[in-house]
Amino acid sequence: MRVDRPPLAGYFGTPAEYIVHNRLVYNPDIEDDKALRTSADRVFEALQDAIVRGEIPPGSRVGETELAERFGTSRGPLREALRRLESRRLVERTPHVGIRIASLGYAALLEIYYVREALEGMAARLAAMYMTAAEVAGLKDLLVTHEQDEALRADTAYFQQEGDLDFHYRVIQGSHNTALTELLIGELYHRIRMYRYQVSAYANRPQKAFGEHQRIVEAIEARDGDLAEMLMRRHISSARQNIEKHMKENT
Amino acid sequence: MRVDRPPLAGYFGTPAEYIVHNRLVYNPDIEDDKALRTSADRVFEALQDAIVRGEIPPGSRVGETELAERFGTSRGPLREALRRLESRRLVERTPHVGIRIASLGYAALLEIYYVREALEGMAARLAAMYMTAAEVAGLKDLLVTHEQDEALRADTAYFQQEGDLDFHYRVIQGSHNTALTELLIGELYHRIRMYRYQVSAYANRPQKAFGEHQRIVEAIEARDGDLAEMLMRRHISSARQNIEKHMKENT
DNA sequence: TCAACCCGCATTGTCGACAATCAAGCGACC
DNA sequence: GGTCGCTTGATTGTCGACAATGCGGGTTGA
Repeated sequence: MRVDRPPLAGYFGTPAEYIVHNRLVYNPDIEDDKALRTSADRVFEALQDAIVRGEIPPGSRVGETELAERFGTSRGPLREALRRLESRRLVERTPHVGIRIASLGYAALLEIYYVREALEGMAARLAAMYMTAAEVAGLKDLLVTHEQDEALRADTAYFQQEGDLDFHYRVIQGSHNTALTELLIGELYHRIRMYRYQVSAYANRPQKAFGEHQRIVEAIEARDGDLAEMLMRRHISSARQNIEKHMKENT
Repeated sequence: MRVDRPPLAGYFGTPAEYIVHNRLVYNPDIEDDKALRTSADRVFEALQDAIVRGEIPPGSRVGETELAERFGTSRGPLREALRRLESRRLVERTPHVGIRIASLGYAALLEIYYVREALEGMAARLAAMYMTAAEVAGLKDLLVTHEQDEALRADTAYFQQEGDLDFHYRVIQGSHNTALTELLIGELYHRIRMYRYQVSAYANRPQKAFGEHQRIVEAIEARDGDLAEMLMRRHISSARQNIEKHMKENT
C-alpha cells in the first residue's frame, strides 16, 4: 500500500518508527524492527504508540511499577522512556507524585498550530530553495497518488490524514534543515497525531487541502520561496481556523 | 544590577535558572536555589551550566562514572540528567558506546537561526496582538535602561548580549503562547548561548541591534502584528548574515 | 459537626551490583 | 606484510532493594 515509491526521498513504515534514539531514521528497514537496540527503546516506542493512539486514557495517572510489568521490563528502562516522553510533552511528571498522560486541550492544540504555521512556512521557503529535482519529482508523484486515491474522492478522512502527514513530512524534509526537521517531526507532530486520535471525528477538508497542496508544490517547483511560504502559512492557518470553528460549535 | 523591574513581566536570575523540571519557572525566587527538589535536578542544572559555559570541551567524550563522582551522586540521577540534556541536544548519546558533549558548528548554528527567524517572527506578531499594556511598558523601560547603559555605548559586547537575550525573552513571553515559549527558551536558546561561549569574540552589532529593537517595540505598541513580525525577522536575519560573513572570513 | 493534626501506606527517588555490549590490542593465518 | 578473528578491558544497560517523600484515612480536640 505504501511501498512503491522512489527510494531516495521516502519515509517508510508508520510515523512512530521515524524516530529512534532521538534521531530521525530515514530508512528503518535496515534496522531490526522487533529487536531495537536497548530495552528502553522498545518500551519508549511502545509507550509512545499507546499514548498517541489513546490506548491509555489522556489525563490518567499511571504508576511506574504498573507500566514496568505491563511492558515486561524493570523500572530503570521504563524511567528512561518516561523521561524521553516527557521531553516530547506526551507525559507530565511531578517529582515524588507521579506521572500522568498528557491531554491536549483545544487551547494547546491551537498554540501548536501557530508554531506549525511559522515553522512549516519557513520549511516551505527552504524547500523551494534547496529541494533537489528528484525530491520535487517525488512530491509531485505523491500528489498524483493522492488524486487517484478513491478514499480521497469519497472524503474518507483517515487515509487523507495520513497522506496529509506524508506530504508535510516531505516538504519539511525538503528544507534540508535538520534542526527544523527534528523540531517539527520529532516533537510537534506526535502531539498533533495524539489529538487526531483523541477526537477522531473532526471534519477535515481533503478536497480543499489537496488543491492547496498542489499550489504549494507548484511554488516549490518554481523555486519561489516567498510564495511557497505564504501558501503554506495560509494552508495551516486555514486548518487552525477550521479547528477554532469546531471548538466553538462543540462548547 | 538586574533587580528593580516591574515584577509582573520579569525574568530573574540567570537564564540557566529559568528552566526547572522541563517547565518554565517565571520566578525562581520562590524555589530554593541551592536545594532543588531532586538530585537529578541539581546535576542537570550543574551539567547544563558546565556545558553551556564550555567548562567541558565540546565534542569530548565523557564517562558516566566520571561525571557521577564529579557531581557527587550516583549514576542513576546522572543518567536522568543526561537524558534531559540529550533532548535539548546538548549531549549526544549512542547506545553501548557513550556520551559526547555536543559541539555546535557554524552550519548547525545557521540552521537554528532560520528556526529562530520563523519562531520569533511569529512571537513578535503574537506579542503585538496579546501583550498587556503593562508588559509593553516594561519592554519600553528595558530599552531605556539599555540606552543609558555605558557598556552599550562603549560597544562592550557581553552585557549587550545578555540585554539582547533579555529583550528577546520578553517578546517571546509576550506571545502568551506556551508551546512557542518553551520551544524557544527551553530548547533553542541553550544551544545559542553555548555557541556564544565557544566563540566568545564574534562581533555583534549593539548599536544597530538597539535601533532595531526600538522599532520592533514601536510596532508592538502600535499593535501592528504584520510589521512586528517583519521587523523581527529582518532583525534575526541580519544577525544570521553577520555570522555567515564571519564564517567565510574565518575559513 | 467540622477542622486540624498525626500516622501508616503507597509511590517515587536513589544506590550498588551484575550482565551485556562494544572498542582496542594482540596474535595467527593467508 | 596485511588482514581477519579472538580475547581482554572498560563502559554502558539492566535489575532488585532500600530510603525519602507525598497522600489519604483516622483520630482528637474545639
